Amino acid sequence: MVDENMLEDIASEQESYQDERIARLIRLAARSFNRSLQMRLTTEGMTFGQWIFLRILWEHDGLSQRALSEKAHLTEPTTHTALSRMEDLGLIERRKVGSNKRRQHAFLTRKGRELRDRLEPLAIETNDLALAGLSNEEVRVLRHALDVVIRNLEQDEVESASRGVRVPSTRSLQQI
Amino acid sequence: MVDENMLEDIASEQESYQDERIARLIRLAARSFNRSLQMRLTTEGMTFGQWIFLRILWEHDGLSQRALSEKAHLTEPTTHTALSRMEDLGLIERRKVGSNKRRQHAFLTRKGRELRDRLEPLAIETNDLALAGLSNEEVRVLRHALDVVIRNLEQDEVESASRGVRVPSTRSLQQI
DNA sequence: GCCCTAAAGATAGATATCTAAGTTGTTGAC
DNA sequence: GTCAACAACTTAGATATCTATCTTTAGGGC
Repeated sequence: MVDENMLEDIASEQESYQDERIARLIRLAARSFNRSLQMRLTTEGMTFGQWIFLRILWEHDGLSQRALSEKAHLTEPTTHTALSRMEDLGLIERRKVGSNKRRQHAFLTRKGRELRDRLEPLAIETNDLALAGLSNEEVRVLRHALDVVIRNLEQDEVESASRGVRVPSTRSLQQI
Repeated sequence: MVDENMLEDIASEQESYQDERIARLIRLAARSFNRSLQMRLTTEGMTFGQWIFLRILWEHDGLSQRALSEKAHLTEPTTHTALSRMEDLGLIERRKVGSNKRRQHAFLTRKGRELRDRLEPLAIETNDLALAGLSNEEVRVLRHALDVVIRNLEQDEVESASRGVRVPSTRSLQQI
């Protein structure tokens, strides 16, 4: 029946990724990275969400939940749930430090610290694999372009927030 | 108290995005894109997940669920839930076409079709905004590099799947 | 010193995505 | 023609992320 075959043909069209808009390309690349790394992390019993914070804590042990959120570029509820799970699993401990009774700081346990040797190579492997076939110059431009894109979009977010309904910040008050 | 201040200093360190690994940069860029576009879609009452499929259907109305999954690079359960929701909202209709009683094809309703004029400019706006300040040559290299990265990682997935526990495909049988 | 606002965190509920496993329909080997 | 294997879809349940809202603590203006 002609109908069906036509519909199939459209679907199997070979498309060049390069014709896609940048947003889609970046989204695809991010998903591919996630899947590739997650596959590897899963074999070590680690989830992606926890990995994000482990990685930061390996470099900066003892950060507050807010500071971790900023470093990871994630919201606090996200950080909160991940840290709770990590505490349950014995990867970190949460403690208040000094006189400030609001801040919860996260400290790696021995177990959390020791995971580094097994997990970090997986990330490096994925990274190297992804860049195979690109010249140093191309990678340099890629980094630079991504950096610009991120800054542009963060700027957009800040401006929209100050204009918009949400986030009754000091900035929006100044505009009145 | 020295302890607390030290911890804060570490957190507020100004970091250059360019020092990050590519995987992180791409993930950040994708999240920024998503937030930026979602902000805009929300003002029109649209969600990101539905947008993905609407966009494809505007170009290729009547695709099957599987074909849509492939085009969107998403799994079938993801597609299924999005399409169900879209059907409830009256944006699409699902029908079986011809003699094949398994395939569900998705067809835009008038309502779904008419959204295009309002939504598409939002995506273009985000895209243009993100690329501000980059030269044509830089954008060209960005596209190319992303294309390579995606292909590399897809290749990795295929190989891992054929090696690994999951996906008992024909490929893995050939290797035995 | 008291009170209001802001900061830090916690909780609830929504969306987008995945893997695993079940159902139903199709097809090819014999 | 029957049956096993595969294809397309569905359902269930997990993870990662978000916005909105609430609680508790800290700090500043008076």
